[in-house]
Amino acid sequence: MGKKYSILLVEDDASLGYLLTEYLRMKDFDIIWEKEPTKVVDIIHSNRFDLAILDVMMVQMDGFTLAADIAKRFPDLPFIFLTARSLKVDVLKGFSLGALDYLKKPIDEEELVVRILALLDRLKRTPDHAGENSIFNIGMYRLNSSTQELFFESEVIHLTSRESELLKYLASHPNELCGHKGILETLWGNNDYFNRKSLNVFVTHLRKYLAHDPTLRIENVHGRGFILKTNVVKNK
Amino acid sequence: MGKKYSILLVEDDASLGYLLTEYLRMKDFDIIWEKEPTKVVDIIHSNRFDLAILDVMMVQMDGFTLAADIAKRFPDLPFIFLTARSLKVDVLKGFSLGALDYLKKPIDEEELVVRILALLDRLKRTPDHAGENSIFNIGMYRLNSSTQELFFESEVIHLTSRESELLKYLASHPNELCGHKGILETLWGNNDYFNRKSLNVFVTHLRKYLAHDPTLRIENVHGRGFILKTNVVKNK
DNA sequence: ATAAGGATTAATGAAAAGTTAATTAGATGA
DNA sequence: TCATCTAATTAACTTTTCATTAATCCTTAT
Repeated sequence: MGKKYSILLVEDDASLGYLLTEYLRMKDFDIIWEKEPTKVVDIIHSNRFDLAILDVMMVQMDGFTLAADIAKRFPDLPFIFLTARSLKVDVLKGFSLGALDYLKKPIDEEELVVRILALLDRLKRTPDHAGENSIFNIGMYRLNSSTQELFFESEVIHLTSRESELLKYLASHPNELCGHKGILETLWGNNDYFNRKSLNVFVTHLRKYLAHDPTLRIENVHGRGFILKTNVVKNK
Repeated sequence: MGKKYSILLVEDDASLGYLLTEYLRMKDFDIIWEKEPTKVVDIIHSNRFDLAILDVMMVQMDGFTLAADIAKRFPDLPFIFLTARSLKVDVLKGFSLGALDYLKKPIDEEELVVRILALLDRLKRTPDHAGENSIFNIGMYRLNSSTQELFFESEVIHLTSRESELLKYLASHPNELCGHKGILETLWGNNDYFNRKSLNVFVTHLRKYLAHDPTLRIENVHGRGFILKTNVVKNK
């Protein structure tokens, strides 16, 4: 089964909120409807969303203010506006805050859905929280990323945290290109000359550890990144 | 200063076309305005665009038909519709063809610009993750453009980035003329004497790699560009 | 016939990657 | 506080990779 998209709807109007929630749920979205804009930050903190839909005119709080706050705290969460205010200046303001779309009421539900899908399909968000598994089978090795131990036959190799994180990252995408950029931004937080050098050092470490299994290689793709090559079938 | 976005506007209405062209040009887009929908494919072949804006109602050709053709031939070129027809069924049809937005006339120029920028900025930061569109069947070969590997029977040929990109480009338009201009602007970013020389070198490389399959040829069209000729049936 | 475009092979140089070792920083414990 | 230990970073250096440029020969169009 394909993974559902999860959406946060912030809408203080009871009837419109109910209508949209039901419709989107019927269209197979995971949807959480929040009536109180003040609670939104907490909600986002404790859930993962692919998209937020914000009403612009709410009693408790201005949707623009809320959006600015969300954009600052959760820069990776895309959002769109849904509004009765269709003044041109508002549309421009909405986009300038980073919105990906600005829909005017009355909204057609079907159009809303196709717009959402057009957005999200393009974004191709891969939920990182999906596989929070900590055991990886890597060729003849086995990695426990929570204890940072790498097992080979009866031997156990204690990895440092960087080594373990990097191997976990590579093993999460076996036989696929893992770009420098992605690795560095995920594990190091930023991508500069020195961190890239560091990455090379850790690749050398891992290659040394993995040398016992000749079917296993960490290949470099010049100027792009690394690939953990393995013939081994995946076990679920 | 950042690179300009280049946009193809397909609009057969003279006054609206002129208006938009001037406005977008003023807003620092590179823009080509094409009045004849039948010429669009050729234009795209010999230029590089970040986005196409299509009018839905044109005399010579239906914008939807054109969009379907573009989407098939140039799956990497994003497009949006611009239209007077705001029937709901048309909006849905537009998105189902893969459009990223569907704007209703009368269009506000400022809103058009912010919507374009929201789209393009978003696309730019979408990482080209090891995706579905990275596998190409080329005669008896198979290209994985993400890992830059070219497979022939049991053999694996490791391609360089340029080789892989060029082959991907050609394979995306099999049996069609790929103009120098389009290739160079897409892969090299600009089109000068030396880059054209470079292109020749890489064509030689690819010909060498592809020599095992005699039904496969990279042909030159004197003064125009190259065609990857292949008889092989497409696979779904 | 000749000029322009194209094909091919080889040389060059800059950037990237690999490796080992030194240094720094942080933690731990006497 | 100081010595010790550990791990990440930085440094120093070598090797490899690859796009570009050059050089030369071949093809096409007029």
